[in-house]
Amino acid sequence: MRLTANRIAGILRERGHKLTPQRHAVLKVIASTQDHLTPEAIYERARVSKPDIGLITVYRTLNLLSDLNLVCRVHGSDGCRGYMMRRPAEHHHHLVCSGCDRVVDFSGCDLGDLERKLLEETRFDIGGHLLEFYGLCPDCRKAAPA
Amino acid sequence: MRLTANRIAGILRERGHKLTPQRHAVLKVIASTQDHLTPEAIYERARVSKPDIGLITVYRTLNLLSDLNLVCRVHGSDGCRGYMMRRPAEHHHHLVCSGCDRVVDFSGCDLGDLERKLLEETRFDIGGHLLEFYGLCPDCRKAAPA
DNA sequence: TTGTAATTGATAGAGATTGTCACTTGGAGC
DNA sequence: GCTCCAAGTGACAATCTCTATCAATTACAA
Repeated sequence: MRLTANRIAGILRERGHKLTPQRHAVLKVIASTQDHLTPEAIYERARVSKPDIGLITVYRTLNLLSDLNLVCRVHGSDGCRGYMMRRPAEHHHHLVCSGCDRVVDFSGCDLGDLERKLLEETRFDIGGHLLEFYGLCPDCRKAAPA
Repeated sequence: MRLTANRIAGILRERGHKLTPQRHAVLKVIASTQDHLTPEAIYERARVSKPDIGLITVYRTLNLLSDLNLVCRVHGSDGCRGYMMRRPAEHHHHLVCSGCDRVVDFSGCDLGDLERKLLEETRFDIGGHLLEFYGLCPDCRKAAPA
């Protein structure tokens, strides 16, 4: 189940944040796509419904949503400019195509055993993990058999 | 087992790259610490033994080492400015302390099953993965019981 | 020792993100 | 509804990280 723009808006209000038209435009963009978008791309799309929104406001809104844990980043295998994505409500991970940057979400990583082993060996208090797979999607495999 | 500066230097030569004093200074820095360092931090340390080295050369050397798979990046849980660290020869992952940024390497992730499942479901040709755990190291747990 | 292709550093600059600050506005309280 | 003010906004400049260019230098094979 994915979060709707209105649901996110409600969470913002609950936490004492104002719901401005700019923020709503960003929420609509994020909630209406399965894709992972750069801040720049979100900006472009948000301008369709709110032409006078500023790029800086998009950044601020994304930071806010990130603080509230309502969006997450995709880490590329090379450099990783923080690409933003909408996030399903539950714990999940990404499968990123190295060819076209398409991202598929998946859940059901079973790292409990490994986490327990690490706790034993290192005495770290483990709070979370980042897991991303890289590969070629079927389309890119066909396109580049080399 | 970790790679020494001289071992890495040998690999560079084998691959047809010149071993300049600048590169050696960078190698010494990377090989002499367990920490993961930013390019900026590596630059500062390299200047101790090679005061006229340029930051740009540090970047170039890091890119070269990265291409040769001799260093790897640590992805932070917040933003991930490409932190570099020296890398053990074998496949491994990081356990990063959110308090002091200390990094512990570990190996033995068992993701083969998950990889097979993903291949079946998505038909991606999976080439690799990124796995990092976040938590508090024993020292930071003591320091901040909150 | 020599020749040359690889490497270097200075400079400028690109691209992403943030700081500043005066102006605007959502929405709580009346 | 109306007022008020802290939160939010946009323009601009600045910053931070990293890269392109290019002339000068240098490692190292012959």
